[in-house]
Amino acid sequence: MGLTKTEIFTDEQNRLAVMLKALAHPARIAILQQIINANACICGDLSIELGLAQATISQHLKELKTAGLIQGTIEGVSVCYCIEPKNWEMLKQQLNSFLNLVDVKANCC
Amino acid sequence: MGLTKTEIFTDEQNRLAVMLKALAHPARIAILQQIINANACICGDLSIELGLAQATISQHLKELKTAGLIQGTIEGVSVCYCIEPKNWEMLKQQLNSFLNLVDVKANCC
DNA sequence: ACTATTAATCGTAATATTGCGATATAATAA
DNA sequence: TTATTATATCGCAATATTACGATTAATAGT
Repeated sequence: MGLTKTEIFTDEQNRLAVMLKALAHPARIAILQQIINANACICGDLSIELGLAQATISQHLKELKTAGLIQGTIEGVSVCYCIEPKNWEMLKQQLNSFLNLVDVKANCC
Repeated sequence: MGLTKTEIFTDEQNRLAVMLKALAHPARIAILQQIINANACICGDLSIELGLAQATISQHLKELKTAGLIQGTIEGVSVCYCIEPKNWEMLKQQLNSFLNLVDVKANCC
């Protein structure tokens, strides 16, 4: 096979998985941290600062954008990327309610 | 290529990415939810409840275990899986401090 | 010892991801 | 118009992931 059976899971499970997948790469975590610190939100700058080829960074940015975690604004020749606040907040909430399901003291085994 | 360049990222970025990768699949999210609700922490039960083959569930459980998110205790013929509280708490903290970096009102573009 | 029962592992096919060089596209500047 | 600059996309090779049937291993019950 090699294809996730999304149809047997709930929309919420699938949505959360998509967001987490976008986060689940050190390069994309690093990109987001850079964007948040606002030292660099331009593809070329990120490429230099992280030490990955421009094409690679562009691809990671696309994935983050597709997942809805960032948005891009055209600024002349370059594009300024920043966090998409609504979805970021949504992810935060969904993740929190998921992670807080665990009752640390009551473990089954 | 096809190989993540882990050496150019920090240990923290890599560790977080590994944990998130383990979470980033609807089947594994579903498995964790089932384990947390304690209706089923046995591989066979999960297989029936989720509608995935036993081999598939076992593989997902292994990934969750390797990432440190769950632990397994042998109980006769079967194995009882439950959340690994320490790492779960660690993930919660690391994710929180990462997600809270964003200042919603101050966006760069 | 024999037989269920349960889980792990092996092997395999289909597909996805990662990274990069090369090229294409789009917008400003001269 | 022609360069220049910045980003996106294409095409590729190497590797990883996903799912499952079949097999193996380990324990429990008879």
